[in-house]
Parts: sequence; structure tokens; C-alpha cells
Amino acid sequence: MESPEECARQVLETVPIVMRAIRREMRSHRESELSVPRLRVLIYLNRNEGASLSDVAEYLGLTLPAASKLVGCLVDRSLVIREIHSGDRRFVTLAPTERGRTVMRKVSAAARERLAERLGFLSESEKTIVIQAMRTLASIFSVEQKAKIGTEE
Amino acid sequence: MESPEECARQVLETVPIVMRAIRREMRSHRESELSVPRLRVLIYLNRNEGASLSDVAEYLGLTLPAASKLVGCLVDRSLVIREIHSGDRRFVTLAPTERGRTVMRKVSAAARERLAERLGFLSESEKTIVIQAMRTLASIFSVEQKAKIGTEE
DNA sequence: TATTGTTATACTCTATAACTATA
DNA sequence: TATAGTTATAGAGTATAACAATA
Repeated sequence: MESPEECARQVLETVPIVMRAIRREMRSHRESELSVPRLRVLIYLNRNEGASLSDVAEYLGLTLPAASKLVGCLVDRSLVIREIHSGDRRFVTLAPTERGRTVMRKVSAAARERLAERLGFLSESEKTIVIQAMRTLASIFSVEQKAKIGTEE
Repeated sequence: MESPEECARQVLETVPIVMRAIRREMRSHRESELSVPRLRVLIYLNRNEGASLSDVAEYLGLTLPAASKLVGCLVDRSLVIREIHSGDRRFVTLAPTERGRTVMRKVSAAARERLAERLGFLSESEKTIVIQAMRTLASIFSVEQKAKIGTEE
């Protein structure tokens, strides 16, 4: 019944709107020294301590230079530690600092709460549908990132 | 049952991933001379011919300078016509050119099709849920943009 | 004086190309 | 030579502050 095209149309129309709201939300908190991509790096490193730069780039779907710069900013701010891997000196070993973890948790929670305020107006079934839809979309597009790197046409 | 926080968590985790995929999708087509924000401007002007810059800024949730620059790029590329409003010369009157409409339709359709390919893997019920969720989110966040402008804390 | 828009400036995100260091 | 990462450079998107033009 529902065509993929209609689905795509809705996604294309709505996702940029929600994304903009999220970015604004993050920016508006003045203590929030973390943009969305920076927060995502910290969240990833918190769950994958010791990851390499390539790991981060792959997870975020970024090129290596883009990831390098992003991580560099976090290192400059003492939110992430970057060390040379002892085994293979070409690799870099990344981990959040204590402060990095703290900031991550704080910013993360603040963003979640502010967003939750808005979502609080939804009915139970609407919230359920949103959660299911997010899981579905994540399952499609998380894979896509990995695939995309080697698929430059 | 479903907490707004869990819902917010899912949205925060998933929307940036989908957004990145959309941006990449738009960029990868080399004829596609349109970024997501530019396409959004054209779509809006196509449906609201003669809109002012403020109208565009409000619709996109941008500041006036940001919108001015964005529209300026489209004017430079002959995709949009910008004229001084005859009634009140402070206002600007915006409209897509013929070429603007053509490019908009082409890019829009291409993005939709590429996205639809991925979404085509979903079951009927999954597609239905995604569409419903998008409508729900749009209803919350479209309002937010307007409200947000005056709500700088 | 209030409103609409533009310009100047700055920062972030992202890409490609060229490079360095290590294996 | 191949791999991991960085640096150089460039362009888009966005914001704030200062300005110009019109009402």
C-alpha cells in the first residue's frame, strides 16, 4: 500500500527539520560546548575506548581528514586523549578524558531532556511509533555508512 | 509505557545518521548542484512564489543573514529571481526561475528515488510506521521553528 | 524610530589532494 | 609499496554584529 517513494518523500521533508531543531537545541545551551558531531565522537569513544581514528571515521561515516580534524578539536579542548599505538606506531589510540566523559554525559542528558519535553506531548502510541521508526531507519542507514565508503562511484 | 526520554534518545541517535546519508546522497550525484538547504529553499519558493526573505528564513528556521546568503547563492546560479517589492521597497520578492524549477524537480526526484531504493527493503508495516512517525515529528518540529525565533533565552 | 535586508566576520563541518611516518 | 594519519586548501552552512535603505 505505502510506496517507498511516499516514504522517501516524508523522510526527506521531515528529517532536515528535526535535525535543525536538534542542532539548535545543542547550540542554545551556552555551557554546551559540544556540537552534534563532537558529541557523537565522545559517545562512540566512551563505548569503544582505545578506538583508532579509522574506527571513528567509519562509525561516523566521515573521511579520515574530516575525522582527524574533528578529533583534533576535542583533543585541543582536553576532552579526548590521543596517543600513538604501542604495537603499530601508524595507529592512534583514542579515549575520552575524565572531563570528556563528564561533559558528554551532561550535554547528552540535557539534549535528551529538552527533546523529551517536546516529545512528551505525544500519545503513547505516537511515541511507540516514533521509536519503532527510528529503530527501523537506524537499521537501514547504519549499514549504509559502512557500505558507502568503498562504493564511491 | 514508552518514556519521552527513550523516544528522545532514539531520535538523537538516529536522525543524525539519516541526515548524513541524505546529504551524501545529494552530494554524490555530480549533476546535483543542490545541497539540502538549497533544495528546501527552492521547494518552498515553488509553492510560495513571491515570498519575502523573512518568509524563507522563518520557514527554514534560519536567521535573516543566513537566509540572505543562501538565497544569494541561488540567485548567483540563476535558480532564483530576487526583486524589490513594488509596494514596500524594504521587502524582497523571491521566485524560482524556470531553470530553478527544473533543477528542483530533477534533484528532488533523484534524491527521492535513491532513498526509496533503500526504503524498498522495508515491509509494508515498517514503511507505514516510518511515514506515520515522520508526520508526527513534522507536526512537532515544524511548529517549533516558528516558536523558537522569539524564544531566545 | 522600527523594519527589512545585506555585508563583514568568524567558526564548524566536510571534502579532495598532497604529504609524513610506519610497516 | 601499502596503510594510518595529518596538513593544506576550499566551500557550504550558520551565527552575531554592524550597517543601509525604506517606511
